[in-house]
Amino acid sequence: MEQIEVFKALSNKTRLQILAWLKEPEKFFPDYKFANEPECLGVCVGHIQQKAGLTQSTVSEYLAILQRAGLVTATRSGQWTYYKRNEETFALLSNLIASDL
Amino acid sequence: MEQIEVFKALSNKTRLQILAWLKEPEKFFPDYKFANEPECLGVCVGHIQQKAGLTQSTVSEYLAILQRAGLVTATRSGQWTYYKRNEETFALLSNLIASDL
DNA sequence: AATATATATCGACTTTTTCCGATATTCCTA
DNA sequence: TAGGAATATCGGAAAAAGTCGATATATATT
Repeated sequence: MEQIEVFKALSNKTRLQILAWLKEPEKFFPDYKFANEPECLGVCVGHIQQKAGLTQSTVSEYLAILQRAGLVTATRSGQWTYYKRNEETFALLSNLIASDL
Repeated sequence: MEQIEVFKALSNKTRLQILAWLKEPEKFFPDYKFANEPECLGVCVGHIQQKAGLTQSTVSEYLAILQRAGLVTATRSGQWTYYKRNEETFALLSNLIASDL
């Protein structure tokens, strides 16, 4: 985990918002299915984009930033890319701040 | 605590370094005294600046950023301003990431 | 193969951040 | 009260990030 990359990724309102949405997809994405099923892949870019109200390119870029920071994972399935939170990184970050930072 | 302000403050190599130095002042600042005494005020700007190898103005500004984020506190005493970590904010941030983010 | 849909990447422009030198402020001491 | 030392603030140049529209790529459908 690249500390600084993670902090930079978290230094943006929209990206924080996206992470919050992805924490409770069934709450924030009406069309979201399979939230509680193991095969759940996440939320696709289009839905996130609509909710964010920014252009497709911007949201795609933001998701790439979050992914490079390890905060989300991406799964391509058909024409869609599904993003979901990577809770492991959040846990690592929390511990890092509590003890190493 | 302003989330984004904190994350922005942590998105810089030098500032992270300063926080690390302030965690163990007796280790990183040879001239540092009173480390384990209650009246310890912190480390003054000049020492931090020397170690950082950046200009006085830049380091002063960085310390102000850390202070506004609540990550350090400043105490003026005579012509010196002493900075030290505000562990409370680190703890809050760690918890926030663990549960709310 | 042609077209449509979802996403990613590119190029450009604007805003923010980084970092500097110069100057101002504050406080100490002669 | 004048000068010196420590720190803060200001103004600017360069680099990075934010954001867009246009285009490219990948996949699905006909």
